[in-house]
Amino acid sequence: VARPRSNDKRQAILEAAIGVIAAQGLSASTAAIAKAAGVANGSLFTYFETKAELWNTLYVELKTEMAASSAEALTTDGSAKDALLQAWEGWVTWAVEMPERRKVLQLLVTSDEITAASRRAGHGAMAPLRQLLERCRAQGPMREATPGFVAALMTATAEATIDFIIDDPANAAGYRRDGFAALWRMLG
Amino acid sequence: VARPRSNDKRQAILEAAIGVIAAQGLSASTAAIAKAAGVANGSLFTYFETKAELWNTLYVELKTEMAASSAEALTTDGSAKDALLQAWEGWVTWAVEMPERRKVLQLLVTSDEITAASRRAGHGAMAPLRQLLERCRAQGPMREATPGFVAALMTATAEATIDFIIDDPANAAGYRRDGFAALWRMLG
Amino acid sequence: VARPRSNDKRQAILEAAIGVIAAQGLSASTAAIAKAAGVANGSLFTYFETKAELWNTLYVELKTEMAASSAEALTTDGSAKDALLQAWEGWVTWAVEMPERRKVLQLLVTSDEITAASRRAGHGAMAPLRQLLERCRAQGPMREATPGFVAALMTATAEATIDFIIDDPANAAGYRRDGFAALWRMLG
Amino acid sequence: VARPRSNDKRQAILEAAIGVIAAQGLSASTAAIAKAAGVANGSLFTYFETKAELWNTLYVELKTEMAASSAEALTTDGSAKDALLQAWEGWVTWAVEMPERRKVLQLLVTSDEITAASRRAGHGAMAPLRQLLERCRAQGPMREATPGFVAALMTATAEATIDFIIDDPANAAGYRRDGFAALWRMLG
DNA sequence: GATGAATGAGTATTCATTCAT
DNA sequence: AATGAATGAATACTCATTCAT
Repeated sequence: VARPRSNDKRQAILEAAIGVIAAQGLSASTAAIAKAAGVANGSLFTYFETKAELWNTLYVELKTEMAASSAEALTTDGSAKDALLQAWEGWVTWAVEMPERRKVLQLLVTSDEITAASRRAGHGAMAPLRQLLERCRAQGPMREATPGFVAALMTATAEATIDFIIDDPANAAGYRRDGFAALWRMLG
Repeated sequence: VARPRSNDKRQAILEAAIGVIAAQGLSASTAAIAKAAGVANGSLFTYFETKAELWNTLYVELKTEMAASSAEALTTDGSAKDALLQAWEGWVTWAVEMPERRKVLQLLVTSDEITAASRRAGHGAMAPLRQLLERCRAQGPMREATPGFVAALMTATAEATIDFIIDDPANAAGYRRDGFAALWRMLG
Repeated sequence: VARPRSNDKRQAILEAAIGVIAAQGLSASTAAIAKAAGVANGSLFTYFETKAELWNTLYVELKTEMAASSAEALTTDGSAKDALLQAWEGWVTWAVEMPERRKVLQLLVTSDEITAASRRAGHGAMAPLRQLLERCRAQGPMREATPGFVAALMTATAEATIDFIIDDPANAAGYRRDGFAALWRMLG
Repeated sequence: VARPRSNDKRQAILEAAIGVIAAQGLSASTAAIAKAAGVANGSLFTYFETKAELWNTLYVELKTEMAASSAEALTTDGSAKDALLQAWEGWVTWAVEMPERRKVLQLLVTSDEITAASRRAGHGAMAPLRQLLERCRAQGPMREATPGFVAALMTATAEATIDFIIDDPANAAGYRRDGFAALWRMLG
């Protein structure tokens, strides 16, 4: 097993990809990413067989990270609303503190290269958040709507809020509060 | 590189671009678009100096079209809620009936090639809808939030709803209704 | 039809390919060929869609040329033996005077890239020579063998003879004479 | 880069190379060969310093094997013609029973990578067969031709015959017989 | 104005070979 | 000695854009 594959190098490539994609979009070249990661051109392909595989790995990793950030403080046994607020805060905080990661994730979501399997994996990572959301939905005005649709509305609301916070950080607190209030009115 | 004569050809190129981008994504080549439009390779550049200019023109045109579809029946003097519902119906109907155009618009929104000027023009086309939205917002629970943010929340809600209708047309009526109800709870 | 495809350029590419393949073998790169032809890298692909297409075109062209060189003086109404001798002389002369072309043809014959259709076309070009050979075979000791097999034996004899002439030109006349004599003993 | 220990591994690599080259041609990669041999990528280079050295070793080995197969039964003290027939049978049998080995040898013969030294070694392996051929030539119609040229004609005849047997095995016996008869007419 | 040939920089991936483990 | 990760040069083909006809 001489000279095992280096997890550090693998991570370096993923991090480099985030930086390069954030700067250049999904048309970023593998050469640029390898250079940014400090590895040789061809080494990238020891860690990811194709560019598409790198894209998919990145997608799942970022989506999982995002999901985790909103699920972190979720063990509370307070009210559903309190729990949802905490999730909201975690999500928004992650996006605002890691704008590159969030931007890349947004780009990848729209890419044709992301496979159904990767999307399923990303979906899976969001399960805890979806369960919490269920508690909120089931007794509120959206009790007739499907859980998936309600989740999509939450995501849409969160992303729109995050966009405003990033574009206009001076009013971050307001957007954060108003966005959550709007979400809660939707489903609570 | 004199001024183009034929508006027909210009339109043919734009329509062809919609078809090709819908099928291949933003990596569609100018050659493929020219071929689909039935014009020569180089002729495309008589009408659009660069690929980016074609992208921007398309963005503004589609955004304007979308805005128009929701503003069409807006002259009603009924209640704000009724007017908003009509706008909602127009918007959703356009997206569902022209899924290629809507898909291309979604792709272009995320593209780095779209300039600030184009985004401003697109924004301008949405003015009538935003005015209507203002009537709704000003007296409701979001009266403290900025109009732009509320508009973004409406857009996010509409787009999420449209996604579900397109993916699951059997339940289109439910999503349409529930989506609007959620929107109205947000701001009404 | 502005600026029609130039036959000169096409031929320049084919000639360049001959030179480069003769020097470097079938691993010659399209870039090297384009450079030798004095055209841009990408222009090669205006004339030949793929490298394989260039290879096939070259194969058919060289094979046809070789066949023509042996069929040239074939209209004689002398004996079959005389006619065959003339064909032999034409063939050997072509190969010896155009050693690069002959070498490239030899390389291409063994290539996996040459399609069945190209081989058929090459075969077709040899038809006149095969007809002449038939006259010789039908009444000689090989009258029971298939025409194709006899043709292959002739080709094998000719190519072996040519190899020796090229390697040892001082004794060219001897190889030429002895080779033909051997061939005639085989089938006459 | 010390001396290799295991002759087994060396042979495994050579055998694997035959299989892979037969399937993929001379563009077969060292990685593919190593994998087929069940050794690591880099280990191949312990046994063969370069790819070219592997090619050359293979060439000499296969040529020697082929020569041996035709020389096997050569101790007969029958007539020259009988001895030549036996050699012919041995040669053809080897080629027909080991089509991969023969194909690879044919490919290697045309390769630029094979050095003059290797060709000389291959030539040396054919010495017994050439000696036998001498006995046939010296008293026949080719007594004026050089031994080397006559040997080349024999090789050409044999290879053409083998091609037909492999392509059309149903008539193998006919080709075998007619091919030898033609050869014998040439020189006997 | 229209055409499509010409251009050459750019891209993902492969591969022989080296070298750290 | 064996392994397989690391390297970076090499390659066929694409594409936005220009320009001769």
